[in-house]
Amino acid sequence: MPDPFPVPIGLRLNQAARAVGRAFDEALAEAGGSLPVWLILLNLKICRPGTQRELAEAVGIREATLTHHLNAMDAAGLITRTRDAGNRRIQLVQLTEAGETVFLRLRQAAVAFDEQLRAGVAEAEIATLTTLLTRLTANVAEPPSADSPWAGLTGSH
Amino acid sequence: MPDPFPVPIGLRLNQAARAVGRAFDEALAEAGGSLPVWLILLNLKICRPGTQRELAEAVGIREATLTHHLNAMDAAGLITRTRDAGNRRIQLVQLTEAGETVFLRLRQAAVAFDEQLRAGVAEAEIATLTTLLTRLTANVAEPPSADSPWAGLTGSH
DNA sequence: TATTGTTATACTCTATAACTATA
DNA sequence: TATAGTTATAGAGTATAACAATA
Repeated sequence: MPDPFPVPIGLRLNQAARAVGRAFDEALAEAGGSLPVWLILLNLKICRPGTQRELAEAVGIREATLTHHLNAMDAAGLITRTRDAGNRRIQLVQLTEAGETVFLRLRQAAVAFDEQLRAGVAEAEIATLTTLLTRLTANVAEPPSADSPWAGLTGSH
Repeated sequence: MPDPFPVPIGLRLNQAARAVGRAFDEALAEAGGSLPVWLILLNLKICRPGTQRELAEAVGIREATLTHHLNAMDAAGLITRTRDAGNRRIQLVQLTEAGETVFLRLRQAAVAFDEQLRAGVAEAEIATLTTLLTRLTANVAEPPSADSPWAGLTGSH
């Protein structure tokens, strides 16, 4: 007699992502960070976004939400915001020394976590997984406007 | 020149899960529900848990968090809580007619969503994905105590 | 008027700690 | 004392709407 309620793949994905995400959160917290902070630092290093709008899009959150996090990061001494002389509407977000330090620490935590995560999983399997995730995402995603390599953090919560 | 920052599989998983989860949230919201409500209804139907503690474990949340949701579901007329005559500490949670209706509607939404999600993905590929997700989860999960088929909703948010 | 960003406010989900009632 | 559940409180992350400043 077949299972009348096979676990839907979406729910299975949700379970896995929550378990993995929770573990990642803990790893980042131990390193003194959080997922949003890590993604913001990462995008600052990689994309060098010109505006906060670009940064928010890259991270996958709203501008107001980004301001929220930047305020905290500013208070923590991780970033500075200075007006662009050429266009005073623009805030130039830059890492402080402390921000660089935290970035390196979080990167180390992220790398270590990823090693643990993929332990015993072959490169080809990771590639397969990536492909499948991309296909599933495409199936339910609205018209993808995200061109940032790191886009995708959108969540509701 | 190789990418100095290949997207870690954990982050890729997180992206996919957020995108898919967000879409699922929207689908459930359109059907008048939410993920926690759906999981609670589902577990009530499937596991027939004897206590709220069991239900909370099955859903993957704390008892107090469950009470929070049950209060809302009670106020919305989806469930009733009645004391067990044999052991008056125990609350028997039961679906009302309205609760049954919402359950059916959410199930329909969930099934439709899953069909959309796996469109064009072969059964074997889904199986592969499930296996890989399980392996990744096992790599970073703390000693799994969850024996419920639906366990895993834990999240931090 | 349009753009950039902030402030104010609030929602959802979650958690811990302290409590009541029952056993 | 232990168990079942609730209440009180709080925190993280997110969002929308209204706003100020600049262009």
